[in-house]
Formats: sequence, C-alpha cells, structure tokens
Amino acid sequence: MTDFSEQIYRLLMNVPKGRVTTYKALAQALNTKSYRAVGQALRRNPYAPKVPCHRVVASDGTLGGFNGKRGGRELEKKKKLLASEGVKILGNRVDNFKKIVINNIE
DNA sequence: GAGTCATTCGTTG
DNA sequence: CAACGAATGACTC
Repeated sequence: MTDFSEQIYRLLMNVPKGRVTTYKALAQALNTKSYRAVGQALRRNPYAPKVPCHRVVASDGTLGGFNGKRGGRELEKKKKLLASEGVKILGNRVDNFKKIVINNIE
C-alpha cells in the first residue's frame, strides 16, 4: 500500500456517518491535483470495510464514478446504503449535499 | 515500463 | 443552459 491510500483511508475515517466527502476535498487534503487518483485508490478499496467509498461523491454532489460505470446496479445498493446512513439521494444526487459534504477535511 | 481511471475545470455550441 | 475536451497523478498489470 502507498501512503496515498493510507491518507485517503485515514481521511474517510474522519468523515462521520451521515456525511459525505468529495474527491476534490480528499485530493486537496492530500495536496494532490489528481482527483482521479483518489477515486482510483478507493476503487481498489485497499481497506474494504474501513473505507466507505460510497461515502465519497463527486464535487457536484453526484454519485460520481459509481454511476453507470459498472452496470450501475451497485449504484442502487450504494444509494440505499447512503440513505441508511442518513444521506438521502435524489435521483443520482445527494440531498443537502451542501450541508453534509465536507469541503475541508482535517 | 505502459496503460488505465470512481474527476475536475474551462471553453464552446 | 448544455455538452465536449484537455489536464493530472496514482494505481494496476
């Protein structure tokens, strides 16, 4: 594992349940410009249950990569999971995203 | 060593 | 208002 993934995992851990993060925020927290890299590490999910990749969404509040990329049926699952966490999903966007999104991770 | 990728921003139609 | 392309850095094979 790389320090990069380690940092992401740590940041996700700092995101309380019922809240979501954006790739941009993570990338900024890691001081990187490649938002993709963040998603890449999450996609592999080096830390399966510890890194709730579904809690990470695009900067627009959309589901981002989990949408229509891989069949999309997992998307439904994630949507439900997020709703279960307190994050309501409208279509493929996060409700109150602006309120639950964390633009600034410690 | 090369290819791929879960994004984002900017510009143009 | 909407859509397309270009840029970037990391991870995997």
